[in-house]
Amino acid sequence: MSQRVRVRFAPSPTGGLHLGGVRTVLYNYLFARQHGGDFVLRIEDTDQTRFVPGAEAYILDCLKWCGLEPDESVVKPGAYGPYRQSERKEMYQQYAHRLVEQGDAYYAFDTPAELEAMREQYKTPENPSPTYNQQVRRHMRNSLNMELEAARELIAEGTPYVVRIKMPVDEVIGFTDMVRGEVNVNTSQVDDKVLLKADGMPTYHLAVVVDDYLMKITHAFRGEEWLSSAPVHLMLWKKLGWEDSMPAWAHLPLIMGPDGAKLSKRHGNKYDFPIFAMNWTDPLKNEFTEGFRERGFLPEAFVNLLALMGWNDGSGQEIFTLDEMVQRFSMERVHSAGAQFDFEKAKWYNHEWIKRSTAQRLLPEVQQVLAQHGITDCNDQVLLQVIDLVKERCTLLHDFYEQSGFFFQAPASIDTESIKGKWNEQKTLFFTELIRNYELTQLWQAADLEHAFKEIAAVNGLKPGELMLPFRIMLVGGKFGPAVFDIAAIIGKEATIARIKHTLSLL
RNA sequence: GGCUCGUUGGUCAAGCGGUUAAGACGCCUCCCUUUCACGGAGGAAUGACGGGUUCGAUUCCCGUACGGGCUACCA
Repeated sequence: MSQRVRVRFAPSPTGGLHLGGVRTVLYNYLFARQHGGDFVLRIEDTDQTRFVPGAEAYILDCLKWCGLEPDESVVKPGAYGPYRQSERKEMYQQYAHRLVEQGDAYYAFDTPAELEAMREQYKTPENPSPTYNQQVRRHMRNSLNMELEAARELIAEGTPYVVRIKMPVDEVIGFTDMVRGEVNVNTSQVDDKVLLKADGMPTYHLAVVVDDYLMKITHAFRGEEWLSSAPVHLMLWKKLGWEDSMPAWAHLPLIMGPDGAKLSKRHGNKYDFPIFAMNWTDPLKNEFTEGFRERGFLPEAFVNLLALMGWNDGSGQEIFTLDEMVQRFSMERVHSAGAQFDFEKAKWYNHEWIKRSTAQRLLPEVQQVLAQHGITDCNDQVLLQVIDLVKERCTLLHDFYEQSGFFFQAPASIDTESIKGKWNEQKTLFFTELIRNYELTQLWQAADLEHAFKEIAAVNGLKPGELMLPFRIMLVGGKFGPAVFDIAAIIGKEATIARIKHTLSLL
């Protein structure tokens, strides 16, 4: 009996979507596509105090930009909705109470102050962060230490309460992780996590189990930061009697910053490179964070480089299209060790993708970059030619401005310093003559322009070599760009001559 | 501190008991190029440490060290 593969990405809408999140989405997506399954997006918004307006829509937009759109989500409901946990609130409660009935969970009435006091009381140098565990629970205000009826009475009176899982004493609970193999933990090491909060909302622990069950999730991928709470989830699957439908777990290695620490959405501006997929402005803190898209990355490159952080197909190939990745991806080849993010390598991926992309593919992005600099009226056919001429020199999309702006606009500044030193009257004469020649040129083509250029140089006893750089600087403003006669050919007679004259006037 | 995961060049990494320990990024040198790139050829640079197991360990096991994660009525 093989059931339909269903995977899910379950972000909390509390801020930007960072590298690690996108990679988790990607692995989910690749796995689902590869197995002809479903990829669902579930919004984990059970913490109402952390709700950030716009974050949900932002996440959806990021997935769209990356080309990793879910099969089921809040905007594309399937048969397992709702897809927002806050709208599933009631579903969780019955399971929490059922666990209490069974004796696998209990009501706890401890106030935040009391919990704080408990932590103070048990805190020692050897145990700096005490938990609500098997020893401690015997001394707290909970239904374990009173008659269940008394507890029900308190609840009836309106006393705030939470439901906590009652972790069994000294049992070994384990599972086979798809990336890590056997993982076993003694239940005595695990504390009694809150399942249902005082506001009636479930915590992640309860919600993830209930929803994965109800949504028929078969494979659960998440970051390694969840590994230590896996025993709680396992216990829940077991106590709820759903063990047979428990998904296969895969705890993915973390992506870390150059400092070796886990990337956090709280540190969106910690490094000198973006960590979010797209620009994000926190409406509450009014805090802006740059994204990869706006930094000038192609989504193909972004997704490609993320896939290779923790996975490779063993062949040495590093550039993959999404389709290729769907073909080649396998969980067996996912690493267990975390990886430090290297922005230099990320840029290399983008450069590779720009070089390999057709001008047609690049056209919209390049148009946008140029438009940002006020260049809006360029002919598509010309621009396509230009893109092919300069794309190998563009690492980020913004480089297209510097590398191709001069095709459409006279350079704002001319690097005369680089030619002044070796300038002389002879060269002025040469360019004056070149202007005269070009003015009479009918067929404005690169090869002809070059031929005439060299001929005039020879007649004047000058080496073309000492003339080419000045000519280039006249046309583009600096020492860069594609073959100089190709540039002249594209910008046309009028602009070529005007730029020569302009620079001559500066010397 | 406890629990847990991890450890091959600066970074990403291949390898799955016998190899001159791949490849890529970055760095350096040279070639190509009368610019900048692209491309090409080289170079420096690696299995944390200590014990086992074995004829033989980067590879298997155990310790130690180091690093990450978790340790909330956050996810």
